[in-house]
Amino acid sequence: MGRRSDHSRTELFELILAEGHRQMAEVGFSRFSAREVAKKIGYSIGTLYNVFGSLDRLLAAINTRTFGLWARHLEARLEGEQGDRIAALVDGYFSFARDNPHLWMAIYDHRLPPGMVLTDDEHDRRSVLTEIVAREVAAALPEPARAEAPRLARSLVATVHGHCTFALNGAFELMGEAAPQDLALARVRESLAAADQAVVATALKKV
Amino acid sequence: MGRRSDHSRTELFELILAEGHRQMAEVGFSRFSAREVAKKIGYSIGTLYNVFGSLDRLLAAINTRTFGLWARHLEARLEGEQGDRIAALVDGYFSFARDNPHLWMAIYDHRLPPGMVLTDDEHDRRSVLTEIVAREVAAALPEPARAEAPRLARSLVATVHGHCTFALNGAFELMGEAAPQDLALARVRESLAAADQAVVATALKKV
DNA sequence: TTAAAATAATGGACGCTGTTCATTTTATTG
DNA sequence: CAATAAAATGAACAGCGTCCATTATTTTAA
Repeated sequence: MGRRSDHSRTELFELILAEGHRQMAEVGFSRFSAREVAKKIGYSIGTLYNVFGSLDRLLAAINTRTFGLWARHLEARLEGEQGDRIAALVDGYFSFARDNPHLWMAIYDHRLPPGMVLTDDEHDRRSVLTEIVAREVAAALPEPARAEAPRLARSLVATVHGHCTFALNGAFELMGEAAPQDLALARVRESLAAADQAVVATALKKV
Repeated sequence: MGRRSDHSRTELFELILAEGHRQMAEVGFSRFSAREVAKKIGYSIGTLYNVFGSLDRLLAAINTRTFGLWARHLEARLEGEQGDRIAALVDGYFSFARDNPHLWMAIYDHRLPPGMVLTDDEHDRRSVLTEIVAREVAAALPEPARAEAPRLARSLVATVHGHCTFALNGAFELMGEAAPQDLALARVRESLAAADQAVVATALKKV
């Protein structure tokens, strides 16, 4: 088994991924170039394809990495937060997107070509984020409503995502909205309060 | 003033825009090609640039047109709806996106290059959609809360947008969610109910 | 030690993209 | 019937993703 380079296959994978991630953060999805990545790490474009197979697989790997950073960012933001963990969650969501706009947008800019699927490993690593939210939503809910937590969590992620999208793409600014994150948090609180209310109402009916 | 073609400048503008819109609907943002548009209408690529100046301006015009269709779709969906106009609104939002996924996604896929701004006319035509929502939200709110209608409307659009995005890009499916539109409607209802509650609470305090 | 096999890396070729602009074609005007 | 002004062209350029025959290198087997 011959090899020529200073880098093992695994090292090369990491080298490309790291540089790709760096460039995605810098220039964004629409200006991302696999050739440029190859140039920067001193390998030919062919090597990139030997290692990743296709541009789509490299992009998917870059986005999976972003998901990982995002999840860690959330956990860090939550750590030690004794008071308002829901507000911390929303803030963690927004602040990551604000601090890494290109990386964050690339997650939604890249769409897998028909037929291509993520590996189980990638899928698992991406779902951590949702799991964090589901955990916190469950904790914020009264015991009898906990069964609904995963579904409500999905919905609240979508809610915050919508607000975050409009905040970053300028839509809110165009509409004259100055505090998108406050709006998002207000919506989330309302939904959690509604879940509370529903539990109270059910309890009263039983009496 | 010499001219060579069968089409006036205005006709040509419309011809390109119509074919561009048709192709966007067919192949989507990532596979859209100005050259292909030119070929289809039997003009050279140069003519396209003479008329629109840049690809970005053509894309902006295509998306503005989509906004118009979307607003008309909403109004049609609302017309004659006596009962649940909020549900009709959410359904109109979702159904347009479902029926025209490429056109709908292109609105958010295309980002104006730094420095480029929409014309006032384009801006006006795009804002009709939000105005419809603001109108309906105002109508659904009790009189004392109407002042908050525009801001709440923006927020509810973002909420529904987030759910619609995840519905179309497969994120909800991946999370095991089968009824995204129901989730969106539930969130919207909760926010409207919360606004109701707030009014009642304020009234009670006064007594 | 040397030849064969296996792997790694290359980069030219292909067909596509957006963009520019000197050139050509045409219609209108004087 | 020129002269002029506008319209339309398409070659040229630089870039892109993708493919894959070729080359370089290392390992293995004889």
